Amino acid sequence: MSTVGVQQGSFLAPDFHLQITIESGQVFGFSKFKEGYQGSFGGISLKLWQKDERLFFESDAHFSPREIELHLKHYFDLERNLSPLYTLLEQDPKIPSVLNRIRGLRLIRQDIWEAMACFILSSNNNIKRIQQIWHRLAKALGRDGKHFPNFEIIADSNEAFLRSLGLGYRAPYLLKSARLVCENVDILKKIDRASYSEAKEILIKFPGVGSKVADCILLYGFHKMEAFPVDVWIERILRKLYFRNRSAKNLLSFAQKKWGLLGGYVQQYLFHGARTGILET
DNA sequence: TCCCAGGGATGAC
DNA sequence: GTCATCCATGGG
Repeated sequence: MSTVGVQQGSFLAPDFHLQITIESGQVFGFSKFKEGYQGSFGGISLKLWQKDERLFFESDAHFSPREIELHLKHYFDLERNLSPLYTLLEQDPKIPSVLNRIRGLRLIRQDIWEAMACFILSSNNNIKRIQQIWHRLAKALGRDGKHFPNFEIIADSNEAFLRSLGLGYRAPYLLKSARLVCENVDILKKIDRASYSEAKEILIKFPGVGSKVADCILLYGFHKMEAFPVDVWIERILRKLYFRNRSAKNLLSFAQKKWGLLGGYVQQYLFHGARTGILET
């Protein structure tokens, strides 16, 4: 069904916190709009806001409200029952109970290339600057100036131009990775089908993608739930909670053995808790 | 001014 | 295999 004009709608989204989910450092293209957010994914541009357990949307996309609702439920992983995660967090004596303040945080199924590009840009960078670069890239190269540019567009760009947008030393990494994807457009589907370990092996070969960035791409783009990105915040909070602040090697392996397929979610809760000060580090 | 940020590439050893 | 150093940029 194809419909034209502004589409509006709403639906119940229990155990979902829009603000925390968008501001938890996993996605960089949303901007605040009145009491909600403006963003884009899957080629759709839309506005989102939330009142109690109801999520509202407005979009000019050529989709019906029902289709947009299904897109949103998939994007925000709303079909998942979070009870096993909450039980796990509550029953771990090392995890402070204040972490239950961030109930409703969910992992997003981002556009895959966008996640890959953004986390190449994230290395030794901070979230506010990644957001600024996201919007500069969208304005300069993206469709309508408000969507993240696809890999073909970036591959046709050049290093000097990307540096002029503030990418710094990451400019050649993004450019080369975009060109590699262009030369092998099936590679992203291949990674999607592969196991976590096989997928990570492939991703690490891209310039600017190491172990941590690969885990971010696998978690936020490919939704592989055993991925566990270990950045400076996660290292600090894990060392404090489980290693008496002593140095600890191979925290990735530690986390994967401890939490398995819930690791991705545990990581997101610990990251947000640590970065916002809810968990003391 | 200095320090830090969702690290990776490189070279020394 | 591990480890130190360098890399651009802007906010605090």
